[in-house]
Amino acid sequence: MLSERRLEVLRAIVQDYVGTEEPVGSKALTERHNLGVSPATVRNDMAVLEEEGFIAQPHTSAGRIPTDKGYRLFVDKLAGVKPLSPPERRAIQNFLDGAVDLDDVVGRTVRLLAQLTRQVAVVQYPSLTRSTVRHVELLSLAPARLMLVLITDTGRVEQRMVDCPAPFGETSVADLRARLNSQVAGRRFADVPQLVQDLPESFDPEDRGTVSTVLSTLLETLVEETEERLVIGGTANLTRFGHDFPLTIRPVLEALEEQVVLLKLLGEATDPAMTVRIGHENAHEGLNSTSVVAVGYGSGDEAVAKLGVVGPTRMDYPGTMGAVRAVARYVGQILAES
Amino acid sequence: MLSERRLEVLRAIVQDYVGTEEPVGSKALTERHNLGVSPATVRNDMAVLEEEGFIAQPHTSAGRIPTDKGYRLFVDKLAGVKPLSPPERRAIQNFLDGAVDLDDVVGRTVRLLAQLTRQVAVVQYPSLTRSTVRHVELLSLAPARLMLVLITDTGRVEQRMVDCPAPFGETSVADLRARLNSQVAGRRFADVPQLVQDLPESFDPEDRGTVSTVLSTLLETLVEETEERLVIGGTANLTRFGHDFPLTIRPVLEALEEQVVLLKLLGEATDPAMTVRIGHENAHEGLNSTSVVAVGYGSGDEAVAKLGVVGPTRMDYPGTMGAVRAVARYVGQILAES
DNA sequence: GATTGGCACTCGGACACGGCGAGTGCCAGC
DNA sequence: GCTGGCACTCGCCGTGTCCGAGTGCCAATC
Repeated sequence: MLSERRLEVLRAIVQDYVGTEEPVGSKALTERHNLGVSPATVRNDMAVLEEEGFIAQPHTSAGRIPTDKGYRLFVDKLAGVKPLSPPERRAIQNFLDGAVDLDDVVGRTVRLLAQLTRQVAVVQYPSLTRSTVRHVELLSLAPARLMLVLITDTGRVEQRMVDCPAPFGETSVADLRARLNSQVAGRRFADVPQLVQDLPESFDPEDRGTVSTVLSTLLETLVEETEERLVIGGTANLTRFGHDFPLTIRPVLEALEEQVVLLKLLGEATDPAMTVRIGHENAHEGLNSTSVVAVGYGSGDEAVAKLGVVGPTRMDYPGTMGAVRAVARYVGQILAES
Repeated sequence: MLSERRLEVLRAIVQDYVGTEEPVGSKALTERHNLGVSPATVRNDMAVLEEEGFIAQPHTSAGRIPTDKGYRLFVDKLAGVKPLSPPERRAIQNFLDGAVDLDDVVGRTVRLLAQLTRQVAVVQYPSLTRSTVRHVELLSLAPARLMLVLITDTGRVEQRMVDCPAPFGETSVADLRARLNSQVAGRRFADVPQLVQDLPESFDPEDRGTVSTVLSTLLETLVEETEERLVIGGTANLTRFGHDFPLTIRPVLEALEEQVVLLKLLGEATDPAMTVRIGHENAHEGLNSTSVVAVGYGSGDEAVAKLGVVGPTRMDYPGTMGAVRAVARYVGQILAES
């Protein structure tokens, strides 16, 4: 096990490197932190830390920089979550309070998070499966054409066209709408499949085909759109990445454009408190030099979706984690109110 | 006026520079294009072109590169719109045909355009004011709470919560819904304000307040969301911008994150055929080294929104214009079918 | 008069050299 | 176990040099 002081040295290295973006040497370390020991001692400690794989030298005769493993230890053991300052909190609240609908909430959140952390922000729309149904609406657009609209308790709305196998009268539409709502309104999306499975049988034979079509469209919507939508912002912050730009930034931008990748990324963030994935811990190789800080948010006690930021492994973890957590909480409140 | 050959020299310079991304000299020009004259003559022509402001030298003793004015002349007089190859056309059609709803159409379009042009693509959602109303739905969520849903002929759906000043009975809701639809269904959004203005008077006094509230929410939605939504993709292509990255790419990314800027950008594209804005012709200074190629698209003969790409001034104009035009046409078709 | 070949000149980019200094590892002494 | 000292390494930066692409100008040619 590493001694207390060695951990302290690692913490100092991480902090300095995050601040200066330059490899940090033993002398500079002792000057900027009062470790109570001489550079020579620090050098010995550094040699051990390097041996253990927590830090590395870019080249001989250069200072040390933390490795992914070093950051991991830092995040797990050495750093807390830095709470935001009261003005920051007020700013968040003010900024989010002005939102008029769900799109607006999500849009504002992503901008806020990007600004606060100066990194790339990712916000997932509230998931359908973990939401509850507020209302199902069925509109007859043409004799054999319906529109299905789903409204969730988080304010999310999904719509789908349904082409019916047979004309479907206005009264049948009203009937189906009423029965559907009495079955599923107020229930969780995840429970919907069971709740509606017996519905077709209670209709006239001639209408059963259409009812089944509507139901399968409904279920399809739940599956397809389950986790699908997310929004990203603050990509301009990528330009602060490093000096060696093009090579670093390219794969990151590409990864961020792939919704699938992002969804997987957030999907991997399973820790209910907060998940931090550092460098190579991310499966996608374009993101091997980035870290992801993500957390779930929700209107109640349960998470309905996730949000987070993507930034260089060399990031201010305590500050970023604080901002992400705070934003998630406020968004949860806003959703609960609406 | 410039002689025929000088125009030819300019065209050659633009083509070579776009291809190689390097200043082009007189000797290389004569080697790659059979202009039928010697380098010396080309040099004279270049001197004239520079005099007139169509080309410039980055430094003395370097080759020439086109100026914004040079590109302008190239686009206006020297270049056509390059039609896409049949395989490309087929690819577009296949790719867009799989779309299930409007979000999907727009999402696919933006990816397609980015891929095809290898630049940043911007697609605006069909505007409300230029669409027609397919249906207005009114749902009673609570005694004094309604949800208003607007559906357009382009498949776009907008929803808003309405808090009523007084409880509003189910029959009143049905009544208002029916009257609203008979008034506005099938009409253009732009005409809605007039069409509904007398509506409150035909209701019981006790309901008038609510009716007015609903109507004002409706009108508000039209105004607020009019042109608002757009989607952007292919930012990873920015990395192909130039060697001097950080400085160039930063302001562009920042500009692209501002919806307002983008909307203004597309708003300036007024030419019904196709608008090309080159370098400093763009008002936003972050985009001074980019060109924007934009065109309207629509389900019928009239444009309901715009789409386009943003790329370096040094872009393949004929190819880009061809791709943008082709995509706009196909999207128009898709919208007309749905 | 336009075009051409020739020529001197300019200047940026690539490369080699050398000094500087930060940082290291090791060791002997406390 | 900590410390100061010391020799060593090596990347960075500034300088100097060379090379060549490209230019402008001019006199000769068609």
